[in-house]
Amino acid sequence: MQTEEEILKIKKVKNTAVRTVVLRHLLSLEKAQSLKDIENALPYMDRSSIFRTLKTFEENKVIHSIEDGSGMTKYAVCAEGCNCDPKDLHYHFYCTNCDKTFCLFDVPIPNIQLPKNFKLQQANMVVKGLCDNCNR
Amino acid sequence: MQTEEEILKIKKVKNTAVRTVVLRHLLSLEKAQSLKDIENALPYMDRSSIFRTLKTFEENKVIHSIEDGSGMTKYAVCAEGCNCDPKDLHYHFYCTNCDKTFCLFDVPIPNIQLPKNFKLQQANMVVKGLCDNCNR
DNA sequence: TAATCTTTGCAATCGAGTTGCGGTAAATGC
DNA sequence: GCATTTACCGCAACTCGATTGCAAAGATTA
Ligand SMILES: [Mn+2]
Ligand SMILES: [Mn+2]
Ligand SMILES: [Zn+2]
Ligand SMILES: [Zn+2]
Repeated sequence: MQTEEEILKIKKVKNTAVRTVVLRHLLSLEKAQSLKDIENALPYMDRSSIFRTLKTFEENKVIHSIEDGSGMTKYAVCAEGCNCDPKDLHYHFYCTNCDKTFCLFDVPIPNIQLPKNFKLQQANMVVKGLCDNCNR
Repeated sequence: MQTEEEILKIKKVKNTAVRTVVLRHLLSLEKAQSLKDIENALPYMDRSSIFRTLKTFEENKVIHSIEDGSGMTKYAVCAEGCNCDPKDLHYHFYCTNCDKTFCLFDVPIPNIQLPKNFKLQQANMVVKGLCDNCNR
């Protein structure tokens, strides 16, 4: 597992106090987080600073965003070597019971045969249902 | 192609003036529409009436909603026989250039092998890129 | 050091979505 | 038919996640 500093260096994002704290926080969690989640977890940090940090991270492929339909965009740290290309696509799982969102890095995404002349750039694939913890 | 009246009858939604107009409008278009899109197209109709109509339609499986990441939920008429079950799942294509969203009814969705004990209920699968018209 | 560029904190704003409420229309009961 | 109940509609106000303007603080460069 890479450290915050290593990741920021690789992705050429300048290391600041806010960025280190936000990235460390994201790395410490296994679930995708919303801006509100992060705000709540780091109450001494300013919302707009976190917001701009997330934007910077996303632009520089440090994290990727997920629209899980909960009304809040969620963010998760990109896997090592991820470049946010179609090849890095993976499903996300949104638990309708506990409202948590997971990156399913291990579930393969099949080739999608688009209609003629359509060009694939990215995707937002969210599978919804019950997570293992809620499915009892 | 079924008429508005037929669809509403099948789905057991009472036929009113607002509902007929909104559904007819959706049927006349090949792309998914946002509330704002519909508002703009039908300026004499009230936003909240359209909104509540869309909610009623969605609850009764007349339409389904799509989170395409554009910031606005889009809505498309369900295919004949659709019950909004996992079996009715299909990809959606969002064009990052012209901001249009398509239902890809003809592209098969493969089986998704979820992690142990995860239960599939629904999905929001949005593929993004350039549509045939914008990919030149 | 002085000038310049970047990041941060705070407050204000935006905008899609949602709701309360009173009026109108449709359905129900007699 | 007429009274009562229920559903729907239009309008305005509100919610809340996201975004921005601006000035202060910090970092970088000359
Ligand atoms: Mn992910
Ligand atoms: Mn669709
Ligand atoms: Zn869960
Ligand atoms: Zn297009």
